[in-house]
Amino acid sequence: MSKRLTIKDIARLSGTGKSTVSRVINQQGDVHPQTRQRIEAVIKQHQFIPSRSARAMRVNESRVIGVILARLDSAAENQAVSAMLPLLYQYGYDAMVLESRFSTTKVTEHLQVLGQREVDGVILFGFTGLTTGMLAGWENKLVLMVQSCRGFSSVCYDDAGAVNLLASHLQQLGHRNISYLGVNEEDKTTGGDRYRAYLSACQQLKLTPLAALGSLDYHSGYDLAAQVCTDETTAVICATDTLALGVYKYLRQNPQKNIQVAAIGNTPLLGFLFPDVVMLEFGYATAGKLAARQLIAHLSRAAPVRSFLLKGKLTSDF
Amino acid sequence: MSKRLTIKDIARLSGTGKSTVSRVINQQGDVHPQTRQRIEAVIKQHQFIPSRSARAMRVNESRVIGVILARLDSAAENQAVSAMLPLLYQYGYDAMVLESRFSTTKVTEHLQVLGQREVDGVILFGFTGLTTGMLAGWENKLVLMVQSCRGFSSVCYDDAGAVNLLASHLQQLGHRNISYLGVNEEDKTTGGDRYRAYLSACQQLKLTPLAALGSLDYHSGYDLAAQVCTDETTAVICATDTLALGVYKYLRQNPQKNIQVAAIGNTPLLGFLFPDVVMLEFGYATAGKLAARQLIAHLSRAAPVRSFLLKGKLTSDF
DNA sequence: CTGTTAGCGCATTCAA
DNA sequence: TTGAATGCGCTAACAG
Repeated sequence: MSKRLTIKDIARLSGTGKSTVSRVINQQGDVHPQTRQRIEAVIKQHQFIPSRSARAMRVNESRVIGVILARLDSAAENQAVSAMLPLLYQYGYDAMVLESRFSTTKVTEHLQVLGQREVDGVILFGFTGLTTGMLAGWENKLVLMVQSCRGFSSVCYDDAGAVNLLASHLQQLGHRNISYLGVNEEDKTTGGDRYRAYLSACQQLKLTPLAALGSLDYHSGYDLAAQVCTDETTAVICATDTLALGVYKYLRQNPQKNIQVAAIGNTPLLGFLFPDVVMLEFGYATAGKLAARQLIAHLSRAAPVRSFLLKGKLTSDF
Repeated sequence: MSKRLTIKDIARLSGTGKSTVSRVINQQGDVHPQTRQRIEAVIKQHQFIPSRSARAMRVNESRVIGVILARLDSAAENQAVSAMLPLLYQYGYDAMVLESRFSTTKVTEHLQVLGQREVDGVILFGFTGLTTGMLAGWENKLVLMVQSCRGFSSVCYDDAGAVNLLASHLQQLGHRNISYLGVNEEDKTTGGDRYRAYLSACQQLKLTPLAALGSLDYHSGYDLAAQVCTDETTAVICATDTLALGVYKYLRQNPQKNIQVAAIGNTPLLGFLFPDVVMLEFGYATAGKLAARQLIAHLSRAAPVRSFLLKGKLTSDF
């Protein structure tokens, strides 16, 4: 169990000085080709790996970016994360993943930990309750997802547009009694924004609204389904694919009701089990890549703060 | 944008020496209560946060543990991860998460990256194809999940026991024609082990086996369902909850068939949508915690290499 | 109990 | 083109 080698050892073994080795490793400055080769040979031979923490301390740059997601088991979020990881690796960053579970306290704690680790940047999946104050000090090295916030770059979803698109699509399909199953307005985006969009869509399309708001899980979808599946209802828009699953369960138990279900989200499972669903997805992978790209841009040269708004796309076959 | 403070600054500001500050921070050694208070006050006042990388370099311990999972979007895996993160935090570790996507090359790469980062330990979610060679050098600081391997601690699932339990349970329920829908034997545990367990269970219970093997996704479950849902079949065991979803889709399209579905897994969704399913779950959260605990034990004092075998538990209401 | 000192492994001047 | 010297922020001996 010998100690790990250091550039000093490499220098000794290749008969040069530490700084030359450092130059070779970081591919900078002019090094005589022959010297370089010699050093590279030694490095390869001993499988030398320079210490990150030493470098980090010296250069004040850890090449780590922190990712704070609300829930590891959210399909949307882990799709986004999966998409950005390779991009980060590619630029030499590694990701430190933390879970907030929608707790602002945890976000603050995690941000502190990340600060202590001197991470170069952070990608934070927002949720209602987060305030600007909690993000103080991270301007220009933090990209916010799902939420926007003054002074921070962000990647958001066009919630209103999505509901609109769904509503008018259903109308074109001939539906006139389109109800809505959503989430408490307490949740700003998924809850409030989408619900209001539904209401205004109804106004525009001259439909009488019928809505029920609950929580995010499918149990809520199931429980509230009856309220938005009346005898007149011909279609229901679900704020979330998860909610749609609840509705489908309800509809299976009430087979006499013939209702078109539409939902925002992209759980492939939903489309698999219930092929006649109308789904609208934002492309979480795209969102993840966008966020990563923007963060990297911020870190290399001070790129301007920007907000991206992802439009939804229908994935139905109609 | 002033520079970050260092313990030197804190020492100066509180009129003491660096080491005393260090002692206070690390709560070690004896420090005069008054001095301690003074220092703590200064620290709080300036929101001083000691640099991790400096400490890491000095102590040769990064307090980071790497987690290599196969897929971020696997319910089983991210449940396990979610469970171990808090435990790791609690012990002062942070997690660096990497995704292998079932590629052994990526595992090797990631392991190298983690080595460079001088992580203290690794939790690796195994898959078929991994060899001992790839793990060389990580003995005693790597816990393997799902797979076992000489010289490494591991947390595995009792695949054979699970299938057995399921089979005998179904038999007790009166089923005599129990078929099996599984995964290619190419996949050692989920594929081979479970399949063989089914075959031997049939032998023991004196049943005639009927099986079909495919891939892991629900499409495969759907495609193969017909083969294992004959007119005589009264129950089918699915190697995976995902496969069960495929079977249910098939059964919905063939309502005349009345077949009891049983599956290994714990996607709550399955039980929600199809309450009559018989599910057997291993407790992925438990597995995650177990792995984390074992790793931490290894890191603190050289705990012996151990293999944990998680028994499955029926979650049906029968 | 406390301050001083000496590195940890590396990148970066500065001379050579 | 190169090596020697310096210090990043911190902990651990050691000496007071």
